[in-house]
Amino acid sequence: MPELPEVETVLRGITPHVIGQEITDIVVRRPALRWPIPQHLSPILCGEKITAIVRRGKYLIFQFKPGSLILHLGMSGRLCVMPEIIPHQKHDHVDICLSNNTCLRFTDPRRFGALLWTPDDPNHHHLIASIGPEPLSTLFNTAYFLKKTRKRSAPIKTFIMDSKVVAGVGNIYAAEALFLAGIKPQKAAGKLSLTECETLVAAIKKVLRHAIKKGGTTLKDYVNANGAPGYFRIELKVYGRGGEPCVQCGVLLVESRMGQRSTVYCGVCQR
DNA sequence: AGTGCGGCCTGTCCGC
DNA sequence: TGCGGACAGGCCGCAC
Repeated sequence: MPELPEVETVLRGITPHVIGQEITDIVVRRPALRWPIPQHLSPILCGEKITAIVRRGKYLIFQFKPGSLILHLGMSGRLCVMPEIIPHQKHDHVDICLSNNTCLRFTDPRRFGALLWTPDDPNHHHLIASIGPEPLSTLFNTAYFLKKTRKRSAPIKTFIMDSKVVAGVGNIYAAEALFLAGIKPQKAAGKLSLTECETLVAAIKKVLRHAIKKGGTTLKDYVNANGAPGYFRIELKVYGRGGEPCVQCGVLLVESRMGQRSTVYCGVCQR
């Protein structure tokens, strides 16, 4: 599933191919995603150029003079630049057609994704406005995190997956960051010491940076004929490894559920 | 206000 | 082989 590093990789992959391109058509074949895709996009955007693409958390924001498209890949979404003559397949819901006869094709089998339009500053859109700081920005730091966690009883794993606290930390990287920081996922956020806050903030940044670096080296081809590239997988130390030995101490990793999410951790290395 | 859960989806895997 | 059911999960929006 696309996590923040994958979304960042998509952004970097497609940007050089679509910036400055003029929209020639927007084909919406299946509007029923998480929210209905607006049907009137083509008349608004035809002839307009994509001026910039930015990422906020796991949202990609395509900016035009009249407004912005806000895109979320959800669980199974993919975005790829390809020649528009390539026949579309079952889950290819949207084509954003460009003047060089390529298109940005949005594919999403599970349809948890979203494509929305706003004529206003996208940062004021309700989905974007409430998002916390970018994890890789200096706004996300020990002082901020310490303050945010105080008096909070929610488990730290749930807490760091809250997009209001920090943008775009999903289940996989939450588990990996907590392992790296040596903190048990169930620990109440408010019980973290200053040092633990510092360690966890650093760990979140580290796992995300590492994954983005991996994505940059493993996925270069965002322009191809057969559709989207597969999502990359960094070597995960805990996620998906329940019952297997801890890479640090050899004790079998514990798999439990927090909310509806599978949670894997080491009962020895994480306290 | 903070917390936790329901619901949206479909491909994949498992057991019968 | 075919089928049903469990599972995967981001994240909004609601209920307590």
